[in-house]
Amino acid sequence: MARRPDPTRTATRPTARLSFDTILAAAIAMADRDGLDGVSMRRLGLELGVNPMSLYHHVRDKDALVDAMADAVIGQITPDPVEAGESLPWTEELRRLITASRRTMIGHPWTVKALQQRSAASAVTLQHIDRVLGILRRGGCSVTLRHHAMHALGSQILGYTQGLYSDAPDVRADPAVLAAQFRTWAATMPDVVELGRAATHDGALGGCDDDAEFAFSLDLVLEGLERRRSAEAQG
Amino acid sequence: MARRPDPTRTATRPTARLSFDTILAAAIAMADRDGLDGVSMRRLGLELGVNPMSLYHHVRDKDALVDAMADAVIGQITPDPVEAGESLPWTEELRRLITASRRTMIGHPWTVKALQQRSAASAVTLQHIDRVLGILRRGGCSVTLRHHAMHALGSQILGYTQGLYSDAPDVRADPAVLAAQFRTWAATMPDVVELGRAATHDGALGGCDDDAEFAFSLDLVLEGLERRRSAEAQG
DNA sequence: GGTGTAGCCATACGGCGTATGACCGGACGA
DNA sequence: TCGTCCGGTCATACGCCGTATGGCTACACC
Repeated sequence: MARRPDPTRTATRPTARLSFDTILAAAIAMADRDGLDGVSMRRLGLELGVNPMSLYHHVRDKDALVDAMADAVIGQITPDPVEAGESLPWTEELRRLITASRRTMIGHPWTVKALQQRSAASAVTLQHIDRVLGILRRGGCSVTLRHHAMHALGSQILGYTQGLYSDAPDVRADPAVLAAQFRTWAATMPDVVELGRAATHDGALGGCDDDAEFAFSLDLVLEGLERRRSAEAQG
Repeated sequence: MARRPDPTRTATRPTARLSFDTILAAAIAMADRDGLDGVSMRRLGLELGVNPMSLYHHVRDKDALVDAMADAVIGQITPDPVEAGESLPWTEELRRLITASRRTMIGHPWTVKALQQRSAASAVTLQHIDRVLGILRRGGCSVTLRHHAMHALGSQILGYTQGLYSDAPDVRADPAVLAAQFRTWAATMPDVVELGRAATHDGALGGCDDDAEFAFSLDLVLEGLERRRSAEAQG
């Protein structure tokens, strides 16, 4: 049996079974499935049928891998295209971009954590920010206002709001348990209980529409920025 | 030598060298010094001159310890007292509370991460939120608006803004290096560069005043909420 | 004085990231 | 055709981590 030339070999190397892209894809899939903490070099090697150490010939660090994962997600953010001849106010344009960010990141919830544990912003992230800044500039915001805007838009630019405290503790909980919980808390934190009841009962707000909440917050900020801009313009 | 009664013993037990409070204090000090990741049960035991496993007689989990650390910080948030006879608009009152949160948490920057990695909100956190909700209610916000406000205020309620992307990468960097960086990026991300230059040069914005940025963002949101409230009132 | 037990400790297990160095097999020049 | 080289893979090991398990000690109390 002659040695087969094996046409499936990589451009870089003959018998390369691994490549950066393979690893990256596997890591992203694993994070989607098991969360970011579920991704370890060892498990990754296992899944790829390869010794963990082999990964290090394609990836410098685990940190580098996580960075690349985040960049992959951010890089695939694409705002809805503007129709030909359509001209939007800058706030609308910004809303589209930011909404697109959110849409993308909802599919990979671990991205937030990945972004947080990285030391410096990557080129991909900065590119994204550049788009935001461009919209602000063309909208007529001064450099100073643009600077403020970046801080104010905060996490929204990257398409998420902190789920630090879901309105009520564990909306998924057994209603009976929840009711008991509320009764316990009624004395010490009446306002939390009232909000919790409103959000969980079939009351005014049926549950909690995350999209709507996100839109509300974004509106608030965009509206405020536009007001600052117009004040600036005629000041 | 008769056995000494040792009056320093804990109420709970005779020869207790450790206590939950001792451990908590040590953990907080260690986090302040080395960051949250620098806190491990083993290092904690080492620092307290005790076997790591001994800690588990006073703390259920490491998670439980981290939760307690976060609660300790949140619990010490105290807004500036209102002077006698002084009556503030609700937005001012809220600003004071939130500013106090920020002031407290700046001293323990690890609190953010600690809060994020906990599953459910603790009673202490909910208590803090209750104060916020109380201000909103007394200010005349409807339940629905209060709900929206909680989302919009987002991380600000707990006194921080995400440092996901500091305006420029590494403001601390060597100016020469930074300038080169900017030159490289000028083509692909002109707006980021412009902002970076403005922020680092002795230009319009000397550096980046975090307090001012925080105040700006908070203003934006409070202003928007008050507008919604008054619209609601006369709607 | 005997017993119960709170508090502390020693050991061990399974995980993690990764440094180090051996190995193997195709590519390529002689 | 052979020898050499080296990219890619693998085995082993180190030092961390959280914590399950179970033994030891010395005080409190009867």
